[in-house]
Amino acid sequence: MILKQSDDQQRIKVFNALADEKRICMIRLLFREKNRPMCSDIGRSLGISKSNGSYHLKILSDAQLVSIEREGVTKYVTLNKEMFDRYLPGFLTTL
Amino acid sequence: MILKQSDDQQRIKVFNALADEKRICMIRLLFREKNRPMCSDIGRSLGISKSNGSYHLKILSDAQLVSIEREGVTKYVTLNKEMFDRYLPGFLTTL
DNA sequence: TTGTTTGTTTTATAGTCATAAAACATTAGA
DNA sequence: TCTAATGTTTTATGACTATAAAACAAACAA
Repeated sequence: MILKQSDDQQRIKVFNALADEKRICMIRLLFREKNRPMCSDIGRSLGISKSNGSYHLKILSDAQLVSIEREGVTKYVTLNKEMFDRYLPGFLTTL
Repeated sequence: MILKQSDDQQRIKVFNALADEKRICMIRLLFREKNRPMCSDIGRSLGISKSNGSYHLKILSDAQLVSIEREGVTKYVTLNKEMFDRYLPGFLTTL
């Protein structure tokens, strides 16, 4: 699908979201994981604080690169592959 | 070609370079231009100052997204398509 | 009701980013 | 030598980013 300049704002959000080592690691982890991890799992895997993990996941969520499902107090995270296919085709396989 | 975590620093440079409206416009202009423009042409097309144009082109150059050839006092800019193919396959066609 | 787990928000801090304005530097023509 | 064109660097400024630490909040088990 061809994007236009009207998508530039979303495109910038996507690039901003991925212009950080921690968030790239989060995406890589989500890509390699078979089952969907919890928010705390992701932060723990990266060795960062809960509040820091929450901060970075919020940025990825705002950029629509991940989807989050809540079950009680727990939130499960999955990659939003359609967004990657649309804005960064082929990118995930380079991780 | 599959990239590894060792390429993460370069990957972050690439994403940082593209996480800005002005630099995305520069890349779009370079992609659509048949002949290679001068530094000043690019800045003028975007309506930004010479020093600002120099600043943004430096970031794109540092990220190896553009190649710059100097002829006397004039510098000509071209896209480094190999870098786009490696780090952002398919991205240029979405512009 | 209390305690635990999961997750978010707030505040403070240090560092980075994008721009303007001014100055600097190279090249080349007159 | 002087002027003009092209491009870079420096300084200052306001806005933004990433983190730590502390506090807050919802859900749920005991």
